[in-house]
Amino acid sequence: MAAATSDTKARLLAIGRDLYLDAGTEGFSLREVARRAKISAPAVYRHFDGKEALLAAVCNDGFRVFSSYLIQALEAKTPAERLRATAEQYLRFGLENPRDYRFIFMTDIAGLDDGQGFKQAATFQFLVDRVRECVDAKLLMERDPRELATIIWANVHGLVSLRLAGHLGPIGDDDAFSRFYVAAGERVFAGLAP
Amino acid sequence: MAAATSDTKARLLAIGRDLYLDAGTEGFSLREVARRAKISAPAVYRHFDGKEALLAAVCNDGFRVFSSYLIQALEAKTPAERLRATAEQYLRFGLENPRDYRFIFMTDIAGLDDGQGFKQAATFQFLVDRVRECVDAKLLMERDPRELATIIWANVHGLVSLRLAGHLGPIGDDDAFSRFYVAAGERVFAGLAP
DNA sequence: GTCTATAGGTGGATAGAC
DNA sequence: GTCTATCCACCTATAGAC
Repeated sequence: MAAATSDTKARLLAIGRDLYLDAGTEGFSLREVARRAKISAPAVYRHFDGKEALLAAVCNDGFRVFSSYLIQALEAKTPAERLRATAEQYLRFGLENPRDYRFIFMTDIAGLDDGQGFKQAATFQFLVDRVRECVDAKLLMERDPRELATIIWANVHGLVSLRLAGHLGPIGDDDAFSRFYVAAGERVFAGLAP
Repeated sequence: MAAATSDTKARLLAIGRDLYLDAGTEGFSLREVARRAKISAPAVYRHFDGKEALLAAVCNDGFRVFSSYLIQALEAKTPAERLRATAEQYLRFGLENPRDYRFIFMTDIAGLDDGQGFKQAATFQFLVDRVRECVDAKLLMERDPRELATIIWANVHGLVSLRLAGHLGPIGDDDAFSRFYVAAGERVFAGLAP
């Protein structure tokens, strides 16, 4: 009972997350979080050191969710399928969590002192590992897997971020976009074949 | 003499642009523009309807500058060279005007009522035209030039935006990045060959 | 066209009572 | 842990004098 009674901290985190998803970095305010949580603004300071700390904590959630998408790609059976699944999970995350995506990949990471850099590196490493598997299986050209991974990442991120920024309007709905995304991935893959 | 005397409007625009480049959308304030211009805040209202109008005017400049980069790609002599030059100019613009780039391509366009959509479409059309030339010259596969252009755009935008967001740290300085950018472009081009 | 004065709003953060 | 009261900073925008 002791734990469940006063987990205001977790509640604030969830509410902060919603607010961040609603209003973005700009509209995020400690006072509004307090308002939605129906506590006073100063009370928040009992749980977080201030606005910055609260926002940083909220952002960690975004990375956690992203990782949960990626990790599912490991269920595929072959290197090629795992790479393909990774790309698909990346797309799914972007379409289903556009605001999180924006924050993680379309915001200048330098501003935050948090361990974001480390986490970003970890997710990139995941892609590098999938690429390396394919190189070892002679499915991709012999080249530094980090370079190949960067090219693939640029392609998938380019498509997703242009889509989210509204620059790919003519392509239509999410389904049409997904099909195009897969086709584009195959073209890039072809350009990187041995 | 009449025109040069009181072109405070143009001055405000230039100062607003600097502030926007310094502080981004978030830190942009009408008062700060007035302060830098050494006039009072209300005086700004003589020249612009308010903060929104001033910001919108400032943003138009970004598009104008971007166009001035692209247009230089037309000086190349062959379709292949023009396409390559377009990609290079795109990179140059991104590296030399990172904040403008962020605003134009990494911000959700839907928020602004301005004619941004039209201008964005025009710049995309420029790339489509360069791609079409290459398709006609049998340098790229027979396919809707808009689709090919989207894949190319995703690649160049993906690389530039990841770079600007600080996600490509290990690649090093601008020169190393530029070389990688060119190499990646060649790989994608290869994947789209006839 | 520019000013001062002012109204009315947002926000972050602290002090001290309970 | 939470509250109220408070301070201070910043902002947009308007009114009216010069």
